[in-house]
Amino acid sequence: MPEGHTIHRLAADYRERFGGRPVRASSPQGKFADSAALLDGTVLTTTEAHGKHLFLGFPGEEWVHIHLGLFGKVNFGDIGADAPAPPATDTVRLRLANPESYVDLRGPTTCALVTDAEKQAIHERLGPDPLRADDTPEKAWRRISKSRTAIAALLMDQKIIAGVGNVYRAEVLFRHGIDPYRAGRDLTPGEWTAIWRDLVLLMREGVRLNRIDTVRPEHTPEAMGRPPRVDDHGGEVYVYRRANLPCHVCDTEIRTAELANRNLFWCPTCQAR
DNA sequence: AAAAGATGGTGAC
DNA sequence: TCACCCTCTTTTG
Repeated sequence: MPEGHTIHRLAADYRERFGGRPVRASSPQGKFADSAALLDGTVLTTTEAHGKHLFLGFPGEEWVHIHLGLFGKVNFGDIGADAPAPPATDTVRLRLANPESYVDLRGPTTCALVTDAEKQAIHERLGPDPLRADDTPEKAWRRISKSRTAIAALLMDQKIIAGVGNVYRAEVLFRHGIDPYRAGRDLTPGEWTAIWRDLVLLMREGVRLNRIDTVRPEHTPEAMGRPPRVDDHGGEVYVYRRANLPCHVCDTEIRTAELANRNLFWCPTCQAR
């Protein structure tokens, strides 16, 4: 679930359901209980996302800083006159509720009350985010263009670019025909600009649909005259988790390898050196 | 029933 | 580079 598009979508959904009015806050699991008690009954004033970090704003410049990590999940639900919120299970770190909605947060890496200064420090250590309107590719390029590290690793480094995860990095490299092991400094400025612009489009679409779709119209099964396919994570992708399956474009077997403890996927033909 | 794996990140060596 | 944290689903035996 959680790459940057998920977090930006969550920011919008939290704001829409809970923004501008008092919320009930609780932590059935207990780890956030003291902070939830402080927030209970106060107004959720705003929400914000930067990369994979979510911030829920409360009065007094206090923020709930949430990072889902690999396993974190958020579940929204409706409350009706004859349909109360279901009892929270004991893994719910934070439940917010008002008369119409509830939302449960489970398994986050981070759920902590932070000051505005602490929030600023988090922004400062993150790179530009393709989903933040004021962010630009130049700041990332300054580091990428000097780095001997593989572009596939740089794309996952949140200090360099924020919000890209294992799916988007594999897919955007495929879409641009770039070998994942090419050093950052061997990319051309034009290649980097194209990657950034593509990430902006792909991730915006990810926010809108709440899933990752990366296959171009000309490569859909219908366009290629092949049987329909469904990837098991909901979206349509070229290479992510398709190890040893034929490339949608050229039929070469998709390769996989471990890179910095994560699974990398690519097509050795479409992404030749 | 148990194990493995997952769209992430940190801190210790 | 490795151990570890958090939860849930899927795969394996």
